[in-house]
Amino acid sequence: MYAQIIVDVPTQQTNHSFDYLVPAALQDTIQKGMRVAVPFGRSQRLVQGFVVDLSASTKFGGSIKPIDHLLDFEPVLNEELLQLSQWLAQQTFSFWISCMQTMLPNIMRAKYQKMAVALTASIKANAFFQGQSTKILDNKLPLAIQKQLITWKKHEVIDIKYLVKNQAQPLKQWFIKRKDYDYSKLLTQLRPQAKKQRQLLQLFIDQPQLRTISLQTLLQEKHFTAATINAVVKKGWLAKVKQVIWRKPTTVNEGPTHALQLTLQQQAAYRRIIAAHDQVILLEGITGSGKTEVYLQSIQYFLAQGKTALMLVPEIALTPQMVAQVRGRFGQQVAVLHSGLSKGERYDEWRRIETGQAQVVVGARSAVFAPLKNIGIIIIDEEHEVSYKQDENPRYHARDVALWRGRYHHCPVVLGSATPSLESRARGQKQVYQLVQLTQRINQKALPQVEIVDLRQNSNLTSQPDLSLPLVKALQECQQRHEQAILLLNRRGFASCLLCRECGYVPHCPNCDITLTVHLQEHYLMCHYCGHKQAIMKTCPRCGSHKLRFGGTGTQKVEQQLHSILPQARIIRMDNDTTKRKNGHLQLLNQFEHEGDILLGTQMIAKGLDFPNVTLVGVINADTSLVINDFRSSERTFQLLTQVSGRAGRAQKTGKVYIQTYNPQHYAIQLAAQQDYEKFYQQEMLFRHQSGYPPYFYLIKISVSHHSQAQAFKLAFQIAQQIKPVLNPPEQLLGPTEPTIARIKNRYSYQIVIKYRINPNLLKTLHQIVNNVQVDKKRGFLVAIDNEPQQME
DNA sequence: AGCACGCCGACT
DNA sequence: GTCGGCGTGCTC
Repeated sequence: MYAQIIVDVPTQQTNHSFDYLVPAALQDTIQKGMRVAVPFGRSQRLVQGFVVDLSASTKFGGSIKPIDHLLDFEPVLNEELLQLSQWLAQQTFSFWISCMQTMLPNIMRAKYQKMAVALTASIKANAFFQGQSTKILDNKLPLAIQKQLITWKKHEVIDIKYLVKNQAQPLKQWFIKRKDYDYSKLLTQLRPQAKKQRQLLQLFIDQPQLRTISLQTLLQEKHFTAATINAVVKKGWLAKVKQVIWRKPTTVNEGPTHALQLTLQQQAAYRRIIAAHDQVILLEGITGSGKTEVYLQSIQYFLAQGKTALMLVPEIALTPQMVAQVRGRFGQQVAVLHSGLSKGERYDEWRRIETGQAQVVVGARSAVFAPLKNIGIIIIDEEHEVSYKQDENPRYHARDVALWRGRYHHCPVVLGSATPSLESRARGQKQVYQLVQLTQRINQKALPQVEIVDLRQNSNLTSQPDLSLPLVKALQECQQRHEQAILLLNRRGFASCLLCRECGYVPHCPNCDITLTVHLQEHYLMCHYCGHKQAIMKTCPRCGSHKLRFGGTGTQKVEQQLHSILPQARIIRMDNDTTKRKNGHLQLLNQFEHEGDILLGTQMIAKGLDFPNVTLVGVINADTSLVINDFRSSERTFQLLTQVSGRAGRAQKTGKVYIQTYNPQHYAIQLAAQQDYEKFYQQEMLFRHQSGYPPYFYLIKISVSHHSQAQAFKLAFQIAQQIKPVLNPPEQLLGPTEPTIARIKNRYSYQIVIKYRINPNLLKTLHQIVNNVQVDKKRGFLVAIDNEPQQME
């Protein structure tokens, strides 16, 4: 028996299966989808691998090594996920092994260890071994030691051993277990002084149904001592056993919630979802239209059919309130996968799904790979969110993976959004997807009034550069009414920098072509691309002037302005700095809800927050996302503005929104103010059609980088030349062009963008290019292929 | 990735 | 002549 194995060596040359002999002892246990440890290479080095197939014969002519050992008792990738991993590798131009690894909890990635084993007593006595017979070798041994080891190996006085460490271990704890005794009779056998032992037995007498109790509970809550417990165990009356426990991520435990009465529109949507079979449904519902309730009841329907459900939400929307809502409805059946979990917790949640204990999965991007069987429905909330696309290899889009899984399980996929991506909305138009709209808010409440503030008009200006007169007035009134406000700082591609007022000097990062960001509190300048830090200078290094001031707009700077204009206001600032700490996000939101007046933050405050007392929303700078060199900049701006506007006045109070802009006539801003998605869609489609962008064309972006700018250009140019002949007009290739930030971490890059329709030859050529990447890598190049890129810059 | 093989320059 | 520098190529 042979096994076809993909080894954990992510290179082009090893991106295929290797045949291994299955030892007789493993033949009835081994299965496809299991992890194994196999010797790989000339030495006896062991690596992790995945069994992707089993066969009775092999075509390989050379000598075949046997599998060393299994790392799993059960397959970790079932048939579906194996197929998915293969498709994913093809789709994202990545290695198969990388795809399999990303689909599993991180903890399942093997850790490798190398050990030296002393074979003679004299070597063992050597200072290096310190009397031990084995010594762990870490990667960075001094050169002299490395040489010594090689010599020893040559003389066969030591051996090198390789270990594949499986980090994924269920957590086990000690439990005290009842045995088959009549404990009341045993009491008489105890010495009268043995009070504590008597109490311990009494515990089992009082609760006849108590089988086991954790040692920890006995020690900490029941205040027994280890000595007491051991004494009874020693008598043989109770057993001490080690049992697997589930790491339980702490959650707010709200009571169960019940299904709400659906409005007529919601009912219609619900009916179409449950009748959709294997179709994709685009659920376009304005903020407050009650999409979540439709999701929950749809999930309920499929659970009742004995099926499972997968629901994806953007990471930032995965708030405790949201989780509590789902947990409240489905209780213990729910598994939650988000970035706040520890490795162990994530692994346990994964196992709860894998073993079928959890039938509902709620999670961010990577939860799309949850090992659910028999999926009845897949839901992607806020389907337009960029965070569904992974921005490192494999560059997959969770929406595409979900659609694949929907086809596999013949189940409906629901894409929900108030502002669908143009791609999805166009498919809805062409009836590739079923378009279902929710046009009414559940409480029939009017949408907030939106006012566009033209920053070009002097009459709107105040002493503070980032706060206009209408917004300041509104903030003051809001405070007088004891209501709350949210201020959004649109910071995409924008940050605060230092500026010399004399000569205009702006400090740049020495490694990247970008200005350094000012961090006022910590008093340094930092590059957000490579992490370079330096102190804030007191004088301008170019002209020696002392007149250095902050340019641009940062949350800290706006906070200062707010303080000087509204000294009484309690401001909660939420950005990357203040949310770094674990649960920092949550703490700040709590603080705002109970003791804050103004919540000031970046994108992260725009999503899913629901504070009944917020009646004012201000957008400090609507333009920054508009001026980015990206064909999706209007779409992004529209989505952000619509979303943040929806935060105003959701309960009994009507909301007011102020959008500050230098482009008051821009359609994205105008239509966001009117909350008119349909018109925006029409207008934007026109633009996409004229300029040949999605959804009219598919897109692929290739980036080439090198320490030498000329070299980077040369290879990018070569690749472009290679691709051009396989394109059929109107397909086209743009570039190579220099991206907005031409140099990052001292590497220059160029990019090529390909607009294509259906073109198998192109895909073939791209796979050929991938094959050559290995060679290019050795010459110092990095080549990245991004299928359907979400960020163009 | 990580290791062996192999081909060149500066040493006992 | 040999030790060791790293460029090249292979791993069932």
